[in-house]
Amino acid sequence: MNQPYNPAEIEPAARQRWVDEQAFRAPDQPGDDAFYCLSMFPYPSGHLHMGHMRNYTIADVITRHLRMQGRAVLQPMGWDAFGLPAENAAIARGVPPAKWTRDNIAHMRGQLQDLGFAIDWQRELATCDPEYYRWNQWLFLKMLEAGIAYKKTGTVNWDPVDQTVLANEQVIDGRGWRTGAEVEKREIPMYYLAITRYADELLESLDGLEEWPERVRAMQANWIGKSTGAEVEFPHADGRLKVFTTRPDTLMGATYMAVAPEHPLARKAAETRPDVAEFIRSCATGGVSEAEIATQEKRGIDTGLTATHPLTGDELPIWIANYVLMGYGEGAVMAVPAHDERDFAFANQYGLPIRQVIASTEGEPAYDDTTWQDWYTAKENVRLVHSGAYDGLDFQAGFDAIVDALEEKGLGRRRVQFRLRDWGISRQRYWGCPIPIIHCPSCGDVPVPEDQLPVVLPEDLVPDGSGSPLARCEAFVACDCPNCGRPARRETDTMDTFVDSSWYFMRYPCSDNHEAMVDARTRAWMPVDQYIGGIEHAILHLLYARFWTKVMRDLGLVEVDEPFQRLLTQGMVLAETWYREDTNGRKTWFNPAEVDVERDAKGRMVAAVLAGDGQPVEFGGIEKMAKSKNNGVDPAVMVEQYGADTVRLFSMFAAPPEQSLEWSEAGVEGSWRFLKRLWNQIHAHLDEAPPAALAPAALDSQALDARRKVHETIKKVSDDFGRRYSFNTAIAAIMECSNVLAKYQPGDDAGRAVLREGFEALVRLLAPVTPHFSQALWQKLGHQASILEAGWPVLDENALAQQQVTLVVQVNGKVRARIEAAPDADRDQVQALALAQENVQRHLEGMTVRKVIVVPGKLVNIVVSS
RNA sequence: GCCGGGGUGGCGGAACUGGUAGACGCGCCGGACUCAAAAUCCGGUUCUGGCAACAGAGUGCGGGUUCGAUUCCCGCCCCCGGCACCA
Repeated sequence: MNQPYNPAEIEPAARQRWVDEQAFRAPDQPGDDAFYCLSMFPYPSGHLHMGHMRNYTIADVITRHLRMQGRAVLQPMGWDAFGLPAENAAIARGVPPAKWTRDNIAHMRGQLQDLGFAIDWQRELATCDPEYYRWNQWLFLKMLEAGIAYKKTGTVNWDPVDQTVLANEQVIDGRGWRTGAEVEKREIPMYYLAITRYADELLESLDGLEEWPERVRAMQANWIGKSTGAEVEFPHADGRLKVFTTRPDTLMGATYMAVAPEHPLARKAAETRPDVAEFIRSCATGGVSEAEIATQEKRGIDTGLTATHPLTGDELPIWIANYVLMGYGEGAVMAVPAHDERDFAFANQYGLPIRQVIASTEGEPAYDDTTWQDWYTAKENVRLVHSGAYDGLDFQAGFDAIVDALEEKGLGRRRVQFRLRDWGISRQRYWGCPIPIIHCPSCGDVPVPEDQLPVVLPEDLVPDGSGSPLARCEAFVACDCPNCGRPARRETDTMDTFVDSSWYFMRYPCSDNHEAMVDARTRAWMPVDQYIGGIEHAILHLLYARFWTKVMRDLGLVEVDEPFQRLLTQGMVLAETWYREDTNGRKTWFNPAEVDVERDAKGRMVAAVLAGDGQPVEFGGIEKMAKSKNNGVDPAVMVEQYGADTVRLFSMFAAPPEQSLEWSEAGVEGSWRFLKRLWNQIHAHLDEAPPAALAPAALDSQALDARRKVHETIKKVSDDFGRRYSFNTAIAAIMECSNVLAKYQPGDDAGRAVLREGFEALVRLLAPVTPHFSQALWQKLGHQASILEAGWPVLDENALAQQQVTLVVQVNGKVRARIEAAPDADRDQVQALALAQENVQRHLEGMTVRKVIVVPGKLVNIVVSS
């Protein structure tokens, strides 16, 4: 009779049923109500981690909720299979990256399947398959034709010992991760994609992405960084030094020029000045990342060269400064130390003149050239001073007058500048998509003809950390020039893995098409209705995917302007960290699963010991799950122990999807207990006499209360799943309803009909989160069809009606009483009732009532004073 | 350094449009069942004072707007994400 809840039995059975029924196959030609639900595909690192589990559970809840409403949903899965970790694994274990990657994919696919996700596995793809990456190559060639792809030099991190280019991640405190050698900046030729051509559109269409989080749109807008200003030319001995500035109004305050160490004028100065050459060399150490450059100590050197101020004719010294970036604007700035914080610090450090040219009109403290104040950069409530003919003008008038004067002399003009830079896609790495170019001694760089695609990456190489294994692979490199037929060399750089992930979502609908990159199915399914993934991708991946989509649109391959209609950025998964410190200060980290915590009578943590030896361990805070802190919890282990439904339930219940989630095994047990309780509750109900048909008119007040709770829950959960994506509160509401039904003890068939209605609703409301559990119970409740076909519970508005509502009575904003009233009671009635309350009267003694605020159905606030 | 986000009981979180702060869960305390333990069930649980009724305080810190602020505004502190070669 009383069958215990046993996920090990019901979960495989439910999954088998869905597989047999091909329940998750999405149609090739979707109808109008079809929905494309996409998760960011995983990098096949070896094991599914909690972040993946959380991501795909969120997507699965959305998918299954819509499926139950009868909509066709495409939920695909694939593998972001190229990348650095495979090469690192190869270095560590001597296994070819291809084998390591494909083994990982096989393992992780099984793990995903054990979680019961409603994925259409027929559409699976991996970016390391030639059938996928040939289309990277094909589109790259189209971009070359269109002039969107081009070649120029770029700066990389160079490890002088390993003779290899390092990723920013591989530069630790300015040194190579394996060799410890001081990293150098090096200029090498690379291929670029002209994303800046789309800068304006990428910025402007952000406004249309109304269902994206505001913060992601803000980050992207700032990243693109459109600024309006002017370019100004400063004549010098050999030409003109061009700069971009957003503050041409401060031109009269420019006291020196600063150029990047890589600027041509810097190189020229170095020819005759060994100290300048040495300074430039010293700037070439350290990594290329912006964070590193922005936080390094500001240093500079005078080149001895000068440039002429375009309006005053003054000679300004040209300095080289390490805070000027060659990659932004012109690689040179006009320094106005009085009104730019970095120039101010630099000028004070090197004793350069500071000339105030804007003054506050709003009573700010007086200008002081030794102390920086924020108003020095203000555009409002300021006027120009010490600027000759321009004195007294405000920001806009000064801007216009000065730029007009420059234009007249041909030494400047208005201009828009973007912070966004073109996308360098060349990587000096093995495990990536080969760039389809052949270098011919006579013809130069020749694109691989379309009929010779794909350029297949050899899969049997094992990198050792130095140089590029591809460059050493003669079988790959040696080829004939497609142009002249003479011996030539293949390009050995591969593409940035962001290329692979910029369009994979367009390939799922047509992953079996060997003739074309995308087809009518892609055009029918795009755009993605819902995209879900980590907030860490808020800028780069999402921006590149948007760009790539626009390029494909302009090449006539797709019709959409934007790839992702709605975006949900999930938070990270965190866990406690525990450690012991040895006498040398070295920390050993212990997994939270091995630690026992002791608590005091109030439940506060007082001590913790390692279960293995009973000796104390220290608490290291709550941090992102990571190998380095040994605080990762393996979802597979949790699934093994509690079943997929419990793990899914906990991860959706413990935090809202956009926030970080603290993993807690005690919390997982809470979810497990809830499922067990509901399971037993429903079985107890099934053991009783069968219910009568539901007859709302004949119910007593207890039955009406129970039924109202059921329908309030249907309303809340539908809204939380469908509109708010607030899964944690939906689950809380289901738990509340289950608690209410547990207390309701019907004495008759009519009451049991309310219970039956309630349980059938709860099982279906829970189905998106705990599909196996709901599938099993739905069958036990007597239904043949799959839970996916069960339909979403329907709200009965009549069941929500209430006789009485509780209102709060406040005196001066403090709650002093509660009153019951009919929901439609009028103001005067409610006010009279409120004033009559004993505790309210006590607080009115000796006071005068000034005002009474009545918020219908909610509260009464009586404002008094003495 | 720059850009973005967050901070509410012992803990995770709730409060959706300015209207009862702490739903739901964890932990903890007490009780039932048991020879005992586990499991399960019942009750309590923001803090301070009080037997209680109740009173006072309270949403990172300091100010402001409002009858009323976790919610809006100004200034600060701390933590987290991104910074173009990790994905």
